[in-house]
Amino acid sequence: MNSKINSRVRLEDLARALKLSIATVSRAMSDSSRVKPETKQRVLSKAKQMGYRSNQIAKSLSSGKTNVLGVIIPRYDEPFFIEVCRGIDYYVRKHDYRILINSSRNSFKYEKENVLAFERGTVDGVAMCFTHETNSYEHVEELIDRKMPLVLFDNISHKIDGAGHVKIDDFSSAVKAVEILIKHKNNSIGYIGGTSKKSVFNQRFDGFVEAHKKHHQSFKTRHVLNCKSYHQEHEFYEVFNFLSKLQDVPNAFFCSTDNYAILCIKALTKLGYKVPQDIEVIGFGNLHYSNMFTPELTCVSQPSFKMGEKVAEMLLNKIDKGFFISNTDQNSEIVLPTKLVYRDTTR
Amino acid sequence: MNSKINSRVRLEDLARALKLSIATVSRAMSDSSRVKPETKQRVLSKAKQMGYRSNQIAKSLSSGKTNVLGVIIPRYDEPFFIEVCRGIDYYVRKHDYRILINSSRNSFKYEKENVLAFERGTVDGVAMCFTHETNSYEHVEELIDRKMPLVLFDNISHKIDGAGHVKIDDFSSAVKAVEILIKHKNNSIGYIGGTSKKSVFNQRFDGFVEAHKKHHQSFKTRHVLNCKSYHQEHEFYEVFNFLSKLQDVPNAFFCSTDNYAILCIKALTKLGYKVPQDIEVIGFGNLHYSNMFTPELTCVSQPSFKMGEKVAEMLLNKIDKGFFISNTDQNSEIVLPTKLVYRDTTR
DNA sequence: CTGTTAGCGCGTTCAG
DNA sequence: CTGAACGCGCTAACAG
Repeated sequence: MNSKINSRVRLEDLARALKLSIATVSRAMSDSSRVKPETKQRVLSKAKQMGYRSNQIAKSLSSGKTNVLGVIIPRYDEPFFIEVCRGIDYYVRKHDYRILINSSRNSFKYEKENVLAFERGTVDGVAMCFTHETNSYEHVEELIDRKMPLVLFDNISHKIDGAGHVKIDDFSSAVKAVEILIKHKNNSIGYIGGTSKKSVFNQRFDGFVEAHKKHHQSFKTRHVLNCKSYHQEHEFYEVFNFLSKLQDVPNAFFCSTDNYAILCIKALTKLGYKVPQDIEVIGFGNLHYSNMFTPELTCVSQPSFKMGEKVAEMLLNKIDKGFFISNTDQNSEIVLPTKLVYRDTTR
Repeated sequence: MNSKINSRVRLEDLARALKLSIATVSRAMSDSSRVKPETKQRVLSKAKQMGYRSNQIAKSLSSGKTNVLGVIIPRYDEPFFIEVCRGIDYYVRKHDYRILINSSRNSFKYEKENVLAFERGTVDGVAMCFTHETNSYEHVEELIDRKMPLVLFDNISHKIDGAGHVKIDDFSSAVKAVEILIKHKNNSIGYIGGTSKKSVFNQRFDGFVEAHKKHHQSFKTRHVLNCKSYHQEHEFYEVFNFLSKLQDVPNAFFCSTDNYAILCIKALTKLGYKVPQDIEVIGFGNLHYSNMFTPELTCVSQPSFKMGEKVAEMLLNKIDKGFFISNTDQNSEIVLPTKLVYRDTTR
């Protein structure tokens, strides 16, 4: 047996030292009004003196609450997800919760494992974003069957009954961005985005299409790239190859992430084009580093931190108010506004 | 396909359904050799049928192990720390552990709170990096007194008895980097770094000084900037102001992070200098995005992911082998090698 | 206001 | 190979 178990100070030890019952000590520690101020003080000072730390595991088993939220993100190394986590963390700490982040490493298999892990009672609720591979939803439906409060965010292809949803309007945001490029008299606009398996990318692409339709303008499918790579370097070569093979490079590009926009600009620069003089570029996301580049990136600003806060708020509400909030409930879906940030890659 | 699960299925429920004792079911679930293969099968299939999920909290209370490691980082929004976390996560998952990340938000106060939270029995060990504010160590010493396995990484000002240490040689790495700049015949080299309260920055600055000493070259203190800001934009203005006020801009800069190097390049560009033609710049870190910039950044490459793996390995060892590993033990300190990555901001 | 008692769900003796 | 009983540390219901 572990020696640290033996050396730990427990309520019982305090009780014995103070000649009180465990219950009274317990109540004193949780500042119950049902205990005399004087004994409360005695308990507290004794606890301090003996270096008492409550055992959160025992508390959780007894109370049925862990005060931990599980967060499942597709990957760690995408600043957007970290921003969302920051937002969640920021919000929940004010309510004495902590977060346990699990990465799915872009794999549906790991996503399912992560969900499973959270069915083992270590968390009071789950916030998650689907990977691009995710195309069946039994795992989250099961989570809901098990009455686990669940809030989905960002990459939502279709709604899940009983879960909360927090997202931005990818479609409209993309329409607005592309409209800017159209209004700037660009008669040939390209699209660079990520895998077409990811619904946010599809929605942004649909917005790209819609903006053209709306303004009776056309685009060439050869000006459209859906990257398949997942590593910075590969991605760059994919973008660079795509651009270098084009006979007729468009006057402007709409990119489905800031990352692609930056790679696009780098490739264009390498090919001798000047941004924005020759070619305009708009990104999507507004990451922390998107204004560190020269030229600074014009992009759709996505409220990542805020999204995290909203996810947290919705999740804590679900936990508080009893788990069942109908999916027809107003509160089950939040669509956050985006805005265009004009910087130096547009004219 | 499972019918709705109204309340959690416990070992007891399985036991009753199978007309077995809880103990037997428990043994079957943990694949004990002390149970007949046949009943083991019966139990497993019944468990599956009834949708049984073991209660990790109850397991932890009973066994004294949580299979969770606590990780304390100064902040989320610094890719270096996320990389370290990825490394830790990657390693520990292979050993059926998970990580609980807490951010100190660059504040000693929060750091202490985080340490305190981990004294409540929710984790089996702690990995942590000090904030720049941290200048007293009672909190971690207490953690060690409580026999909590502890491994420190990155920003280590002095060793803590009983803790593991994983770091790079900031001093030597800086010396080497600055020597490159000296060998390139730059007779005037500047330094841009972060707060002088952070020991890694001090060590890198000391390396800067040492390189000069070694090569009998001098530098001007007015060419040294220790940034005080903590937000990208403020930092940029601080760097820009610093540079724009200089009468005699150095021929080269050594920066204590990639981030400062990038801001430095951006500011220099804005001021009309060309990098690396007019001025060379070397960064420190080798973040994912440091090769996305144009020109690509030359820098000291720090093995962040690897550092995480080493931290995890050391921590799991401490947990396994009983907590006490003397600090004079070879295994209590690991210094990881760095290397210089030559890209486009040096000639 | 305080104490007694009974769980929370699981592991783990100790018997058989 | 299986079962009964106890304990992990704490909360909560019920008394007084």
